[in-house]
Amino acid sequence: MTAATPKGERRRQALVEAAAGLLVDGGFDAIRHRAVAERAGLPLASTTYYFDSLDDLVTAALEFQGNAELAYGKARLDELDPRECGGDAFVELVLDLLLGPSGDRDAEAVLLRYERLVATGRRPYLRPLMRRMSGELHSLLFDIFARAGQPVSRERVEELIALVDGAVVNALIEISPDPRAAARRMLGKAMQPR
Amino acid sequence: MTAATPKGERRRQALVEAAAGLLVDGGFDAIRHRAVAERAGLPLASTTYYFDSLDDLVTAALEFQGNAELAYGKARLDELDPRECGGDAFVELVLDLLLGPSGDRDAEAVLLRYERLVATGRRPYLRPLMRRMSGELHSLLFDIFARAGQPVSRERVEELIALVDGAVVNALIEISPDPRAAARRMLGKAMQPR
DNA sequence: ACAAATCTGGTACGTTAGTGCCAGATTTGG
DNA sequence: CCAAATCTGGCACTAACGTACCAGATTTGT
Repeated sequence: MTAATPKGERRRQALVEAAAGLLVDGGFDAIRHRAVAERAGLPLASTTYYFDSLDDLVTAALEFQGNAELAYGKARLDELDPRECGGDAFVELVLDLLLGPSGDRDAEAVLLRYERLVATGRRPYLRPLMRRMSGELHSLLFDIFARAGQPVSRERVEELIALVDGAVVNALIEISPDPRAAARRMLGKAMQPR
Repeated sequence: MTAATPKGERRRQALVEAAAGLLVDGGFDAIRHRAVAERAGLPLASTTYYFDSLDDLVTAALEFQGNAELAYGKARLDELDPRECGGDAFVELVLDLLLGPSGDRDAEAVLLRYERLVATGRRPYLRPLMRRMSGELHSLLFDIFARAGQPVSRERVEELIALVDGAVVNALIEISPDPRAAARRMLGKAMQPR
């Protein structure tokens, strides 16, 4: 169901943002009617009034979060200074786009990105959305490589992304996972001039 | 709790195998007391009698399944004929070890392997077990490359595994996911003589 | 053979979940 | 300004879950 009144639209949006927050904090499974309502400060029934099902709510939350991340990526592209694209800084930029900006608790944030990827396998209704966002991310990276004076083919972009993703999922089983460090190592090696 | 009588041990084992079957068919979340008991043809309470908690049962199921897969890998190594390790056949062998033997419904089986990887992030108690199995798999691949007359460094093994894993997780968001094909493409390219 | 240990299986409790219901309040459009 | 559309929010239903309980059956060790 979609809102028809301004206030309704605001409430609906509040629910989406609350759901996106839960997604970031606790993963897909944390998005539940009661949790979303409580976080948004709204009654339980508002979640079923504005969303036909929980899947709808999950979809809206993922779209909201995905768009926010893509906007972040575009901002990084716009402010990119081709002169300061030294090896390490550039690797870090690519990691920021693929894993999110570095933070002190980024293992958690990175885990979430990959839960999303894998969860798509069990939630086919998310595939079209994930497809679109993944495509935009690929294009963004393609543009960034070009802008940084290191143009690569779209195929190569896919390879590098796969390398990072694989490094991350393998790092998740470490006792003290540091997926970003693992990805940094592999990406740095793969991008070295040969 | 561990069984102390032969019959008890048999029942316990039946529960583990039932749980492993559920793991294969429906993922971690499919392992539930009632489902396991029903699949094993045993009463609900037997699951709490032989396993202190559901986590214990999940751990046992993962270990059972992991050992079965490692045994399969070792068998493939033992029967490996160095003379018939042409490019395509060898790539397929590596895929068999990393993704499981090829089947008509292997997108499902592959998905499960990667759910395991990612789920470890939210289930720290599985990490030691996953660590051990991952290590054995790496060693197995290392041996297989050597046996096939294409020795590589352990570091290179990690790279190739990451490449396959990354290709897989990215393939999962396709409309009709074929993770094996995606992995085959990337691995084939990475292993081409340069 | 018999006491102790182990196992059995039906039952029930407490939570949490998704979702449906509906009388009343609010907002909208003409 | 008022009828119609929209929204509100408290409540309750059903289902599924992990887990605990316990009287009785079975198996074990001596």
